[in-house]
Amino acid sequence: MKQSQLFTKTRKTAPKDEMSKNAQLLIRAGFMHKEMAGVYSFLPLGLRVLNNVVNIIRQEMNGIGGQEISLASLQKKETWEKTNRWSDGEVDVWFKTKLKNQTELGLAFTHEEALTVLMTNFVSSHKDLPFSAYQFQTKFRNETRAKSGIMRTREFIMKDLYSFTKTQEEHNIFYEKAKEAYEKIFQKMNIGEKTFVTFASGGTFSKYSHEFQTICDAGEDIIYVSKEKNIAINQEVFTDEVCSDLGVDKKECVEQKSAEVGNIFSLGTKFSDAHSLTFRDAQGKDVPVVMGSYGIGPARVMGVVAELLSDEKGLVWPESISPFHAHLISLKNDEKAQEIYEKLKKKGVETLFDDRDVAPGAKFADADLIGCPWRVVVSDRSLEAGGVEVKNRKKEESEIVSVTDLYEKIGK
RNA sequence: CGGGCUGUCGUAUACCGGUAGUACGCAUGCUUUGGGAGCAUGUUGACUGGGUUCAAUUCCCAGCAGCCCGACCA
Repeated sequence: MKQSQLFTKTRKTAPKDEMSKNAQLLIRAGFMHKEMAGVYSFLPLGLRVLNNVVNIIRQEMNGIGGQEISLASLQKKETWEKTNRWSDGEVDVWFKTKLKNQTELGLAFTHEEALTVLMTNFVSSHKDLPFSAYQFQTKFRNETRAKSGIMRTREFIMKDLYSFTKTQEEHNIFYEKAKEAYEKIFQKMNIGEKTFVTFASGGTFSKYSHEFQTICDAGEDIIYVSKEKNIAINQEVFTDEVCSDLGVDKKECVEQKSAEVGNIFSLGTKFSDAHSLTFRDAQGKDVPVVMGSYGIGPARVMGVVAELLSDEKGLVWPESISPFHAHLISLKNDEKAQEIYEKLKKKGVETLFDDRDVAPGAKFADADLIGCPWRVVVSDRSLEAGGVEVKNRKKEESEIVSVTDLYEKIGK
């Protein structure tokens, strides 16, 4: 894309109503716009990153057999009453609304109920199981306090996958597969080394749930990391009993501030019991379906990446989710640059082409702020030296590469 | 939801009980082009409501909004 046609502009100064690094950088660089506290709109660059995150997750969800769907946000009261989650006393994040005829509706903050009810239409035999379904869908949560920029918002897209299995054993097998898929997802976005499978409080049907916690100062959780076991324990369950249960030495664990980037949860038959989601087993008996739920907030992950992988000049995207692979900068050599731009496009290299008539310094500063992995400068100086100047966003030094070798150098 | 802080051009800020200034941006022109260019001209502003006062953007109160801390958080 030509930068001259990009409607967003960068800003030199951070907005004064944002303290968090992720929001400051993402707004300065023109990735998103703040509508109000805890509500952000995504602009072209930001949406490209978000979509890249979504696609990585989608690939892994498909990899474990997830079938993509999209459920409605508007949900009826009766569905939630069966699991006692309609009352504001029980759930304090509700956004509720009404039809013209005064019928009450809720804007879904999660979809266990809706999907369980839906599945009663399709699950009847043991032959129908197991399977899983997932979506990327807007969730509404009336948080008492939105905070940390994009990391805790009132409206956000969530990837939520739900598994439906015949037995607890069958559930456990899927649960482990989901856990592995999650690990791959965070590795692909270059936050794998700082992300730990974290034991957290379970629920009625399992002793623990697993959170994926990324060490990050902007996070809201406190975890205790066991380097030896490569796991962590959430502060809420960090007791002697749990430590011995998991075989970790409590004294060796290191306290860290962290952000929850994902969680996986065994639901047992809580929802299938409430909504009569059963199947007929081989003996002709009706048995409740065993369920699990698995969430990731793509925008929060994007925020964590912005927090962790940025530097004083701006964002530093991993190649896997960068809005563009290359940032091509023309310094008064538009014709040659245009030629290279076309060549890169033909090769399938996603390129942001800075064809604007602005000072070189401004172009460099914008390239650093936007944070694409490869910067390619075309100028008299570079052409005299034999080609274009290539610089990786993570490195200080640059090198001259001939136009013919450019794809070799930066191609994926 | 409790506590604290803050609301000034599009953005970031300054000053002030009496004429609101600067920088960036934006517009026009000329010059300029390897780290956010220069000159000139122009452009735009006191959250809302009430109170005190001769006079309020400034002081007081309320509302609204934003941020931070805490509580809450499948």
